[in-house]
Amino acid sequence: MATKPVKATKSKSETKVCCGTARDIPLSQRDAAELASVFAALSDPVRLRLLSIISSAPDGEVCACDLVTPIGKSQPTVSHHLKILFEAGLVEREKRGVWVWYRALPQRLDAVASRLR
Amino acid sequence: MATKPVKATKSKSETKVCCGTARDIPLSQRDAAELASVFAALSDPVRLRLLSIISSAPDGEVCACDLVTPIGKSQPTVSHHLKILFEAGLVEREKRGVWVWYRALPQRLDAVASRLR
DNA sequence: TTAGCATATCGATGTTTGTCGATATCGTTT
DNA sequence: AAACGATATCGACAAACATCGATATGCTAA
Repeated sequence: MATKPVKATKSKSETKVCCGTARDIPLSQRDAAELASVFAALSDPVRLRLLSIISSAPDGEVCACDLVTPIGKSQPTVSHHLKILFEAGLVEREKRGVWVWYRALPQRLDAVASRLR
Repeated sequence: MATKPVKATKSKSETKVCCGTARDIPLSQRDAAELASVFAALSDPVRLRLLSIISSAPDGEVCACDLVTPIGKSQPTVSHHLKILFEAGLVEREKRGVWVWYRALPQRLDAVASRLR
């Protein structure tokens, strides 16, 4: 254990503190686990590309059938990654006929981003 | 392949577009891989708690020796996670004597958060 | 009802990752 | 110099994960 030398330091109370965030107070184990699971969903290049393709779609939605080719992985693999994005609350899906349409849920990204502040 | 039915939709051009982000244009494979590696560093509960402890330290820095007990993992494990945070650019470290002091690099988190917009 | 296609699930496989004990490295202190 | 303490690295192991072929499910069209 280190005995920290006393040091002239700007008090944190000079800064306006509004709400508790990960930068002000340590995360509980529960919160950390929850946040980590969202980051895990974002920690794969294939999923990030899927998410960005869906997010940037002119109509706000993309058919799963149009995702396999640009991603360049097998259909089961793409399906697997879409499921992970879905379960992380990052996209929603709607089945219409044989096709499944995916839409991004930007609020979820906003919520995650705000937890980093 | 789905033939998308024509649909009345708000044109994206109505919305003010400033800079390219993951929500406007699909990520390149390179960008996706780079982003994913940062999220991978954030995708573990132990690392999130380490980062939040360091970020919320009153003096802005924490001795590695004071991280092992609150995390509740072995010293090699904590050291391993700190290394990953360091290599992801999320913390910096300074050796002073026998001790190593860690500081958070919030700009990095800001940069990551902005890529999600 | 049968054929065909889109999607999801299953099972297998190779790779990555978290964890820890043992040990090496490097300051400090006596 | 020798002993001690803080930290990093190593080696091993189990669990989690990405990937794909095969297959199941479910809708549509002929």
